Amino acid sequence: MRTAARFALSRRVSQMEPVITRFPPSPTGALHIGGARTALFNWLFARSLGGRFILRIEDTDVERSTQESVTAILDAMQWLDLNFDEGPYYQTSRLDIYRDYARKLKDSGHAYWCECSAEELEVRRNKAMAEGRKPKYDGACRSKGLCEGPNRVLRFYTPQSATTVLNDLIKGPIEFDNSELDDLVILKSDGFPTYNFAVVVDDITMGITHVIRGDDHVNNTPRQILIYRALGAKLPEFAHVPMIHGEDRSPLSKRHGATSVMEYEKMGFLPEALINCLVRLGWSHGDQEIFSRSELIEKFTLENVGKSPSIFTMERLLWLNAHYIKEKSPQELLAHLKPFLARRSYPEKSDDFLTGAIRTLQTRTHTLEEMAEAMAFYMEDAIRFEPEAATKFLTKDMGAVFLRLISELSELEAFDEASLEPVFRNTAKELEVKLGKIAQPVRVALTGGTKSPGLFEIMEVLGKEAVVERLQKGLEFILAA
RNA sequence: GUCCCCAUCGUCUAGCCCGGUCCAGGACAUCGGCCUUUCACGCCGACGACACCGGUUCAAAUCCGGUUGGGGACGCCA
Repeated sequence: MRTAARFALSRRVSQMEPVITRFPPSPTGALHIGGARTALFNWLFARSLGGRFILRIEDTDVERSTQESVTAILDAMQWLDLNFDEGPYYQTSRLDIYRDYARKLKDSGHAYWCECSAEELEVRRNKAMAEGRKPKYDGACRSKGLCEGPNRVLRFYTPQSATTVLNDLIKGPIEFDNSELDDLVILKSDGFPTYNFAVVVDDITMGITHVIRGDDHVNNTPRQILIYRALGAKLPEFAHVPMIHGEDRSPLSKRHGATSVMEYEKMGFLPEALINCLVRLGWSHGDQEIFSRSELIEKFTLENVGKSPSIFTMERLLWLNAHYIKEKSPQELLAHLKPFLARRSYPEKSDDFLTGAIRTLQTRTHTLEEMAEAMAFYMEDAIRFEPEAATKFLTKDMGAVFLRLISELSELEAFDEASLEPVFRNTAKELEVKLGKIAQPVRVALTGGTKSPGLFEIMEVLGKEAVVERLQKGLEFILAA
C-alpha cells in the first residue's frame, strides 16, 4: 500500500544533495541471500540516482569476526558485481572516532557510566520476562554520577517521555513510545562501541543520506534517532525492506538449503540470474520479470518496494538461470563453464568443439553444473550404452541400417546438419523404415542414451570420425546381441 | 509477555495511496495440447488468490475497526 507520506518523502529525495548509501555486513559468516539483496537495493538506489555506495565492515564483535568472512563477503560482492565507491571501512580502525562521540554525549549530559554487571543484568532480564514485563534496563546507575572505570559501560540517557517517530520510506510513519526504550549501552566495558552507537556515528561521519536495511532493524531505529538528536546531527532517510524467509516462513537459514551467495556460484548459477531473482523479492516494476543491469538502474525506486516479507525458493532462480543460459553466447558460457568441466576431469577439447557442444545444450539445461554433466557424451571418448536403451533400440533389425549409414557417412564430404539430414532420409526411404524408427538407435549409439539434442547437430559437433566410430561400436553391439 | 511490522493464486507479484474500468492481471511451478527423430525450447490452454468478521458507501481487494495468522525486536550480537 502506498501512502501520501511515502511520495512526499521520496519526492524530496530527488532534489537533495547526492545520495550516499552503504552496506554494512558484520564479518561473522558468508554473504547470504538476505544480505545480498540489501546490498543490491543500496547499490541500485545509489546508482539510479548517481550517488555513492559505501562498504563498511562492522567488526566490533571481536569474538565472532573473522578475516575469512571479510574475504568471503568481498568475493561475493565482486561476483555479483556490486562495486562500491568507498571502503571497505573497518569499524575496528575507527575506535577513536566512537570514543570522541561518546565523550561528546557524556559531556552534554546524554550518557552516564554504569557499573551493573552483565550477569546481574541477565538475571533481571529473565525475571522481567518471566513476570511478563518488557525486559528493559531499570536505570539503576542513572543518577549515581559514576566516573569511567574498569568493568563499567557507558549508557545513553533515553528520555522516558514523549514519542519518537520514524518516517520510513517504505513503511510510512511508525511511532514509538519512548518509555518502551531503555538506556542502551553505547560503549562496552572493553571500550568498543555497540552496534546501535557505531552505526549512528559512522552514518553521520560518512554522510550517509539513505539507510536501506532489513526491517529487523525497525525497532533499533528509534534508539538511533534519539542518538542522532542528542548529537545534534541531521537524520538520514530510513527505508526498511521486508525480510526474506524460507519455505516454512521462518527466517532463511541453513536448514533451508543454500543460503550463501557463493554456494549458488558453485551450483552453476550465473550472477545475473541471482541478481534478477533477488531484485524481484520485494520489488517489482509492473509485469516485467527480466531486467538487465542498466534497466534495473534505470527503473529501481524505493516506492516500488513492497512491505510484506517474501519466501525465497529455487524455482524462479532455476528458470531465470535457464533463461540467461539460453540468451548468452556459447563463447561467453564457455568461460563460465570451464571450472565445472575441469572438476569433471574430462579429456581436453578445443574451444571450437566445446562451444559447438554448448550451443546444442543451451535450451536443455538450467545450470552450468547440469550442462557440464550433460556434456559427458561429447567429452568422453568411449561412451557406454545405458543397458535398457541398448537392448531396446540396438536390435538385430538395425544391422542393415547401421551398415548402410556407416558406409554413406564415411564418404560424406561436408559433415554438417544440412548434408547429414538427406543421408538419413534417403537411407530410411530405401530401406523402407521410418526416420523415427532409426533415430533412436542412432542416438543410443552416439550418446549412450535416449535423450539428447538433435541428431544432426550432435553429429556435426562430434565430426565424421567420431560418429563413424560410435556407429561401428553400435553395430558391434547389435551383431553380438 | 511487551512493543513494532505484515497479510492477493503453492511461490514471486500487479492492482491498494486517488473505491466502480477486477466475477482480480502477469510470471514461476504443476497439468493438458501443438510442434517434433528423443529430450528440451517455443507456442496455446487449464488449474489456482483478495485470511476472517464487522463498519462506511449506491458500490470495497482497495477506506475504517476488530479478530486470527505470520514475522520482527526486546544483549556489554550486529
